[in-house]
Amino acid sequence: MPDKPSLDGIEAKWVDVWDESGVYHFDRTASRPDVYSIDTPPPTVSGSLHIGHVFSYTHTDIVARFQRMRGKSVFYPMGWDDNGLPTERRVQNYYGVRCDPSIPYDPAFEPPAKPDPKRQVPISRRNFIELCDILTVEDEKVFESIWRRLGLSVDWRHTYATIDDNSRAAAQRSFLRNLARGEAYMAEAPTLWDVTYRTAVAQAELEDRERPSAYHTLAFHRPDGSDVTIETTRPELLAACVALVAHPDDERYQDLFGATVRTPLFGVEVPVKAHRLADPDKGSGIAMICTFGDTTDVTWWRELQLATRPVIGWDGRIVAEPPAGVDSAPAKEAYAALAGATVHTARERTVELLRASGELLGEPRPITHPVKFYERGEKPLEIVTTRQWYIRNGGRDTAVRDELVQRGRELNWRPKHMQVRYENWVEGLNSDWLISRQRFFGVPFPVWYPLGADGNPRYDAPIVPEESALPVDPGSEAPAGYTEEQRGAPGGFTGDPDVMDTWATSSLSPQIAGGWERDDDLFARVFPMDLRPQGQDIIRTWLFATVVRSHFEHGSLPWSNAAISGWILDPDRKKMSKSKGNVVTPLDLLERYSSDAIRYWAASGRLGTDTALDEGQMKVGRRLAIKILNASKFALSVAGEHTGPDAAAVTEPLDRAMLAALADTVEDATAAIADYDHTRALERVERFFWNFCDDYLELVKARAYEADSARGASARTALLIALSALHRLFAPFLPFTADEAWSWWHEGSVHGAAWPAADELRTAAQDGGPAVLAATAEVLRAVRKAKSEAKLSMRADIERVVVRGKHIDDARLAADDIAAAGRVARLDFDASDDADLHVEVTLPAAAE
RNA sequence: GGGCGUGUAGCUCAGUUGGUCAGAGCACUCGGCUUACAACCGAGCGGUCGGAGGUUCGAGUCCUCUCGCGCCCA
Repeated sequence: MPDKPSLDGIEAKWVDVWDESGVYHFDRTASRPDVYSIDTPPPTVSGSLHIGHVFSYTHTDIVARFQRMRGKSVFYPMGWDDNGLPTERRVQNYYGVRCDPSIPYDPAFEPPAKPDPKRQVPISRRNFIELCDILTVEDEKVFESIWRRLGLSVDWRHTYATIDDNSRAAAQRSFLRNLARGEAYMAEAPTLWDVTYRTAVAQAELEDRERPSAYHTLAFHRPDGSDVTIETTRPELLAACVALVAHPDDERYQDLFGATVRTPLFGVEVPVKAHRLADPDKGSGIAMICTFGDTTDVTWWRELQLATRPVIGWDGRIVAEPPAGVDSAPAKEAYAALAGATVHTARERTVELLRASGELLGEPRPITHPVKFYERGEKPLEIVTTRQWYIRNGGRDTAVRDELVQRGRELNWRPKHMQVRYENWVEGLNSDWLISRQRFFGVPFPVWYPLGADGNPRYDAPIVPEESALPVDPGSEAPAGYTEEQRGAPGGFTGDPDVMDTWATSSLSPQIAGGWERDDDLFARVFPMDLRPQGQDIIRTWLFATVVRSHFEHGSLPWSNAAISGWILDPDRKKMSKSKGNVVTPLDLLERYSSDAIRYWAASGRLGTDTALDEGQMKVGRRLAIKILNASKFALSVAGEHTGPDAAAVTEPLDRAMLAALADTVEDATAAIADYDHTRALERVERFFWNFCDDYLELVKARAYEADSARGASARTALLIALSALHRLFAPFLPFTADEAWSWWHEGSVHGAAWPAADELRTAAQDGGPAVLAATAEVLRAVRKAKSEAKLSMRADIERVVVRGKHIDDARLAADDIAAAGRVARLDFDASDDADLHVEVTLPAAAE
């Protein structure tokens, strides 16, 4: 026990001790009922770790430590999400390279010595992936060291990365099973498309952003030579127009339904259709349908069975060849002016052409409206018809949707209201889950296609590998029955060029971490898991996708509880995010206040509730940690360091009262933390502890020094019993401080000790109730107040104190302790007064 | 526009089924070097619980409307 307890260096010391002792190791001999398993969120290692991570991961660690002390074998793995676009972007910027799949592999490649992100060196796909692998390993080391310093009680023998062999095999295996059962399918269909990254994106990755635009009024021509006018924000898609549409009840257009009109500039004959989604109040009430301007166009195109005239290519530019129907010489001339242009330029040129032809009525009228973006993208999404892989998710199938809604209802949500967000999302789905991405650093689809004699792929007859061969890379491995020489040759094969969306892998995190189809014994002990902790922003993605995969593969939920953390707001209550530039990195705070202080702040934020970054709370946490060390040192120096005090020695009513109050605290805290209310648990423990220090320790100080009396032994024993429980109660919240203080008088870690039992404390308290302590503390407070108002030292002697009232008996039981703590010469009790409790203090004459 | 959450002391937040629930900490003021802790201790100041109605013997608490803020969806 040090002379001067301190938090300095406490993290480094205990991180090493815990690592060597293996106190956080999962005991895989435990059977499922004795296991508590956690589906830890794999952080995106290519991003920086910020204080929000520390916040939510601390919540999970509190639960893990509590369950461990409660006797569970805790399965607490850590994953790294390194698969996907964020890593590609980081590698591009870090090394100054970009992936060009057409370039052959260069085994001797060295990244540029002076990377220039603006002049990226094109490299082969394999070289690019090698760089991704190198950099993610480095990033993961940084994350791990911060997690250890924060005190996460992760079992570091159980880690995974979403791009490692096990993850790729699991993602491919699950996909093949989805495919075999008909839950995964390929389709060529209009797809939301990011033109910058040149990849398809899923509904869950969309976000609306307000963008300036303009309404353009265009004249279409009726057969009789008169005009019908429509309004559009996308005149550049005029060549892609396939119909006009108005609401079936709209009186203005009844005579046009079934007729055709000619488009401006291109003179294409298009039908006029009726559809309920046309809004009569918007513009002229009649709109042009293009293939494709937005998702409503897709709905119309599908339901009205319209022609297809695509004009936007994968690169976001107008394609070279005009679509079918743009046949006349003037039409081709107009189209040629647009071909190859970006959407932006094509719009300007179209407006010029329309103005020249007189088919633009009036001037464009500027507006602001929401436009769909890929959440990581910088340009508006286009809709391009492409061949993609999908997994059913209820978006086009009400039976599946109902099942998934039902799964959401089976889950124990903390807080409860988060379930609504899940349900709203599932019920609002309008398409299946698009999982293929035209990118590089991801899990490849384990699929090849035979090539016909004409060299074209037979998409209807995909070749799949045996599960035992996984993971496979169809881009470098040949399917069974073929040789590598047959790649790309007529009669040979070709590998599917796409990779899976990151969520298609991370949605299998319980299976990956739990050893699904790799370690059946482990999997049986941990799955379905107990807890999924995560942020509220990814309910629609990670949480939902994980439910979908488990529902199809296992017919069950992947976990029984979901703990949803809130946001971290900056001190001005703005959401912390990279784009706002108000992100705070944790290392500086961890160093300034100590890890336990940061954990204290995090623990004071409830699940699902946004919490402000509050250094004041960190200071409070630091103060609490230091106080625990000092109080422990004092109690142990007075009481001796006996780890197994004899509860029968607690004979004094005040001591029994304190233990009874502690038993209540344990009961409350246990119930709260078991119900994922760590905030309440901490508050209870903390409140007891401060009262313990301010009142009880002061009251028994003198008595505890009495070496040979039963009264002294009672105090010393009670101190040790309370201290032991307090160290254990604080252990989940302040693991460094708790283990430090615990180590002064115990072998082994507090984190391997049993969670305190209220029953044992009640047994020690015997007939005692908390009232004696409460009444005693009240008298002491009155004495202190009198001294304070007289501007006296707390050590000043008091001549006389009279305690009056009906309820003096409780306080009278600790009369000697009150007199000693208050330095009261004469302490009298008078039961004649009707008040509950009333204290009269007579100060020493010198002070009057 | 729809959904969810949230407004309590200058700040950060507790306030379980309506009945000592108007609280805690920080900040501030005053006092105290007290043998665990001055990085400490003691005391004090401070709010018509966002607003307006309603139910009730009684409303931060329940209902309705309304205002502010945050997030999600359209």
